[in-house]
Amino acid sequence: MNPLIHEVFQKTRLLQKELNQALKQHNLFASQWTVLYCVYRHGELTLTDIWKYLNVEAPTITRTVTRLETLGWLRTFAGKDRREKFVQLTEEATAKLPEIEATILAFEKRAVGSLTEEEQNLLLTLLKKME
Amino acid sequence: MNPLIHEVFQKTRLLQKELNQALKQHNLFASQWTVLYCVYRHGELTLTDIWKYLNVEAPTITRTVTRLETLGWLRTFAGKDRREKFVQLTEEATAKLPEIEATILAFEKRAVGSLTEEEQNLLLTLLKKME
DNA sequence: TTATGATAATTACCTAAGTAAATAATCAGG
DNA sequence: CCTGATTATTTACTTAGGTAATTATCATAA
Repeated sequence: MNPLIHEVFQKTRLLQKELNQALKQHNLFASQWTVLYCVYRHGELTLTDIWKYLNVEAPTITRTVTRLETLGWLRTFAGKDRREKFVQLTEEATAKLPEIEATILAFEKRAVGSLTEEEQNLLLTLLKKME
Repeated sequence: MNPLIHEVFQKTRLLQKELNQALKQHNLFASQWTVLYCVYRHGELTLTDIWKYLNVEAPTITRTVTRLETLGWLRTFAGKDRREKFVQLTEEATAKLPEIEATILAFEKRAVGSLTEEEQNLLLTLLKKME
């Protein structure tokens, strides 16, 4: 396989694994946190809002939201258009999120820490250019 | 989430999806091809050889190899040390692989095509440096 | 007003990866 | 030569993603 593509896959697997490790103390998985953070930043959202924003398919979000609901992080309710399902954080989630965010920031700092600011920007640019 | 990490995840999801699409005509999934190619290049390998080389956990390879075996791409046999399981390509796989490799090369060329050779090298270097 | 087409979410089923624990074979020391 | 440790693989269970098809609701045109 092309070494570049191989490296992207490799790096992602490792990053995801490490992120899961870092989130273990909060009883969360990486993708669950991604959804939580999304709702945290944007307030009430529909499932469609979420999966379009995160660029994944709808069933993925149905699953993760259902799980987060049973775990007590999220609450859902129907909108005026009763096809859509809105999502909001529970009080417990709201209370816990800042601490989790700190964990994430520490992880991210470590993860990209071996690159200078300039290199990070360059890497981001190259990834985006590689469409 | 840090935009850089987010972009790596995003890009990988997309790449994997596209690679699966490209491999559909050969009735293969990306990870299956990765294992096949590994055996294609290195000849007979044990499961441990494969998962260490690909940097994934052992159960992942057990599963993929089992699947590829039932699909007729791979054959397995015990080594002298009867704990280890060796893997080799079947004749059908050997016959088909060159054509599949061509598909892959075309895909890869397209996937990294928006970057110059120099940018590709730079991107690879930066990814590897981001440990 | 109702039939039709579009949209939101879900369901069922698949690959892909992980962890933890179990099994089986081998190896090393006493 | 036996026992305990190590190694290779597997099993069971979980997250994370995908596609295809289904269900429920909505909007609109005849």
